[in-house]
Amino acid sequence: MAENRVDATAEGDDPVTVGGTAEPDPGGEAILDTAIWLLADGGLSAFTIDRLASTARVSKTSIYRRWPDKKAVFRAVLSRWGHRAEVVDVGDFVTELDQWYADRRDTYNREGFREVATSLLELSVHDPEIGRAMDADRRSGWTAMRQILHRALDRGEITGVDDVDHLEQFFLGPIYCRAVLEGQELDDASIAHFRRLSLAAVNYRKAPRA
Amino acid sequence: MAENRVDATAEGDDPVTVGGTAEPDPGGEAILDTAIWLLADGGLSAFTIDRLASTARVSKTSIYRRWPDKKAVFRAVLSRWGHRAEVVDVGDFVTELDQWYADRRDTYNREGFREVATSLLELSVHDPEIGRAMDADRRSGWTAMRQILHRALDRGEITGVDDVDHLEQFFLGPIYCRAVLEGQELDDASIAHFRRLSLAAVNYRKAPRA
DNA sequence: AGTTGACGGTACGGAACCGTACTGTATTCT
DNA sequence: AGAATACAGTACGGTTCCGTACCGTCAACT
Repeated sequence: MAENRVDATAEGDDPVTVGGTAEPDPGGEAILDTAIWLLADGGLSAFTIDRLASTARVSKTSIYRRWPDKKAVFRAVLSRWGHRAEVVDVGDFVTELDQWYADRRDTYNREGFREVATSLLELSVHDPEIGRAMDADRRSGWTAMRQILHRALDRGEITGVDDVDHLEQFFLGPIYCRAVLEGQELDDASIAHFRRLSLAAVNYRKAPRA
Repeated sequence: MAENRVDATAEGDDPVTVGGTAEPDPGGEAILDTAIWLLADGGLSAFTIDRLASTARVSKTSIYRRWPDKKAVFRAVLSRWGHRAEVVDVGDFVTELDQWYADRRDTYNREGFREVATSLLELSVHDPEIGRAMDADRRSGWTAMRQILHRALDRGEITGVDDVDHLEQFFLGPIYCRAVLEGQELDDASIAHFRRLSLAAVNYRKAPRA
């Protein structure tokens, strides 16, 4: 996956020497993509700076030039890997929910997602700094569902429980539990199961005016 | 937590020399408890055999006598840490569900649970052997909910979805997501939220004959 | 042309870690 | 009493890893 990205920008968009010098990468995104790949295949115990350098075909100097130490690399990996789903306001809870489900399905089915997710979670739980980075990322990214729920509550489409925290966990939990914790596939049939259950729980009623 | 266990059996139940020699521990349970504690505070990156030995006040010899290498220690930790909830058949789904909720609440609120859970999950995802050990443990332990669901389906108490896999994930997901993934507290109010939502989803009806 | 800056490659010091070997001691079994 | 076992303590070899330093090169900029 990392290589894809590198190769994608490697050819034909820059008047650069053909003989090996890399395309510009000021922020080190290619390195981070390689780091994500490395984390996906091997986990924390196999993740070393030396290996990252050689896998990314980069010298360790280039890594330590951008990030002061290993933990900083992890933080950068976390913020690059974080995915922010954007669900536009279409005026109807179920439509937005389905968009969110589709996004989650695609995300969780990405190759190596489970591996990277568990490694980064382990890091963030045990390291306060990385934990804060994780929180910030969650707040800015995973909150698509939170916005959907806020809108649905405002429209009066769902009733019974109005605590957004619990509602978010109620919708996210089952699919996360299946895909990440248990490592089972999350296909449309699974989504349909959880969708039916969750919608029944939440007393969905079409918005009065929409 | 580990010390508690050690201290609990340390005094007064064995005619043993008072001056330092340890109480019998043929299976190494005290070592494993220390390992769990070590994992809870520091995570994978801080877990070393040397530290385990010195923290457990045991020589490395005693560790390598029981387990061939570090991975074996992890597997032993996993199977000791695994908690099997037992929920007896009382003839009513909601009663059994509440027992299960209480057990989950107590388990997830144990000090260090989140830390150990994420570390062991990371290990099991990236190491096939530990992954199998985790699966076996899950199958034998976490399946209390699965049995509850089977009984409820047999009794005809819940309808709508009959896939036990999805149902189990549907009930477990929210509380796991809240307690382990997000690290928020799982008190009775939270349980009540999830309980209300999940029961509404599943069309609960008291058993015809019970 | 000369300077600057980013890079790759390599080597290094220092530390940590794993797994093993050895020694001496205390306890238990025969 | 004597043998066997389990243990603590220590030391060791070999490896790995982190973070830094140095050097030569190549491209870009002035």
